[in-house]
Amino acid sequence: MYSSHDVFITPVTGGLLNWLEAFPKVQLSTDFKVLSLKTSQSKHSAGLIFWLHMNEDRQEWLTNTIASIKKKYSHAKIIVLANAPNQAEAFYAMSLGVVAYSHAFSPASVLNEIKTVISHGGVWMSQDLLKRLIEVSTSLAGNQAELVNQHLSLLTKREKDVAIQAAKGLSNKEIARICKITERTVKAHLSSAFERLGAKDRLHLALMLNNKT
Amino acid sequence: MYSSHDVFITPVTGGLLNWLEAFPKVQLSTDFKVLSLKTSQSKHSAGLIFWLHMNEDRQEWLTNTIASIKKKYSHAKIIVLANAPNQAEAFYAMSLGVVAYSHAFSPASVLNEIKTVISHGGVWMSQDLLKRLIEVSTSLAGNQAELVNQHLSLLTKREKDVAIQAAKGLSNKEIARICKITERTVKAHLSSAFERLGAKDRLHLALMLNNKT
DNA sequence: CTCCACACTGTCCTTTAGTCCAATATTTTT
DNA sequence: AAAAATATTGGACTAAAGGACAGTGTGGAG
Repeated sequence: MYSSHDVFITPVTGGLLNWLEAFPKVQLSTDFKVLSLKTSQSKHSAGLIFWLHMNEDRQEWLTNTIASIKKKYSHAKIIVLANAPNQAEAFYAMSLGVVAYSHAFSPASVLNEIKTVISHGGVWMSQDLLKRLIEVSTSLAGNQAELVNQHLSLLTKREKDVAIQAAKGLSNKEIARICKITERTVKAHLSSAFERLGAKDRLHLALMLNNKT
Repeated sequence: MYSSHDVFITPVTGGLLNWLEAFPKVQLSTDFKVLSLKTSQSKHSAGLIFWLHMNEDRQEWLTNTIASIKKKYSHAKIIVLANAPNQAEAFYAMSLGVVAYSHAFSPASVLNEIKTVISHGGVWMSQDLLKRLIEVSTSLAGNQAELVNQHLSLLTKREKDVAIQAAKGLSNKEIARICKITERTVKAHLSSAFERLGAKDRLHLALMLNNKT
C-alpha cells in the first residue's frame, strides 16, 4: 500500500461523518496556517494529501491556502470538497493545481475512490466537468477552427491565400508582394472572397477568419 | 477486485512487451471490426477496457474505432496509447470520450496505475495536458479578456467607446451616429487610439480587441 | 489662476479600399 | 469539344480612412 497522510482542513469542528467513515484516523485542522506536521511527514510530501473543505464563498481563502500548501509541500496533492459544487469553482480550483474536486458530502466509498485515483497519479472530476472542460477547450480552439475552415473552404485556392493575409491585417500592397501578383489582382480576389463569404469588407472578413461573429 | 476485461487493439503483432508485463493474459486484436467478444463480456461493458494503440498518423482510424466501440459497448472505457504523444492528439482523444491518454511505451507499472485510476472512475492524463486544458478553458475566455481590458485601459472613455465600435467592424459614419458625434471626431478618437495602442489601423485594433495577436 | 488632458469639430490632402466594366490565359467540368 | 470556373491584369471612379494643421470648450491638478 501507499503510505499517505491525509489532512482535512475545514471550519467544521470534528469534520463530517462521511470523512470519518472513510478515514477514521484522519487529521483535522481549521486552517493550514495553524497546522503543524511532523518532520517525517513533511519529508514525504509526495504522500501528503490535503482535503480542503469549501463551505462558503471563500474563494480567497482557497487561493491562499493552496498557495501556502504548494509553497511548503510542493508535491502534496490537494483535493477540494465543496458544500455547493459548481463548475466555475471547479475550473478555478483545477487551474490552481487541485487534482480532485467533489461534493463535500460524497459517500465514504467515493472519497476512497478519489484517494485511490489521485494516489495513482490520476485526476478526479465529474464526467460533466470533464466534458465541459473538453468542450470549452475544443470549441474555443477547435470547433471555431472548424468554422473558419468551413469559411475558407468556400474560397478558391488563391482567394484563400489572399484572404488569410488580409485577415492578418496586411494591406493590398503587402499581400501583392507576398503572393507575387499585382495589387489589382489582390483586389479582385478579395472582392470575390467578400462576396462568397458575405463579408462587407476586409475587417468583417478578418473577424470571420479570426472567429468572433 | 473489479472484474474487468482488457482488450488491446494494435497493428503490432503480439503487442508490446510492457503491455504483456502489465497484463499477461490480455486479449490482442488488430482491429475492432474483426474483434469478437463473448456475450458474457459484452453484457458487462462497464468492465470493458479498450486500449487503442496509435502508432502512426491514423486519426481517422482512431475516430472510427472509438465511435464503433461506443456504439457497441456504451459503458466501456477507452484508453489511448500513443507512440508519439502530443497535446493536440490528446485533446482530440479526450474530446471523443477517452478516459486516459498516455505513451505507448509507458512502463507496466504506469499502465497498471492508469487502469486503477480509470477503474475507479478517474481520468488519467499528464499534468501538462491537464494544465493546458485548464489554461485553454480559462485563458481563452478569461485571461485574454484581461489582455483586452489592459488594452482598453490605455484609452480614454470616449476613445474606448469609439474603438469598441470600430473593432466590431462599424464604419466611422456608423460610429458617429451611435456615439452622437461627428465623423471627424470619430477619426480624432480613433487616431488617438491607434497611437496609444500601437495599432497601425482599425483592422489591427480590431485584432487586438478581439484577442488574437 | 494656469497648465494639461480630454472631448469635440473643421478643412485640406493623400493613400487605401472596393466596385464596375473589360479582357486574356489556364484549368476544370460537363 | 464546349461551357464554366479560376487566375490574372488594366483603367476609371467612388468612397472611406487616416494624417496634418488648427481651433474651441471644459474640468481637474498643482
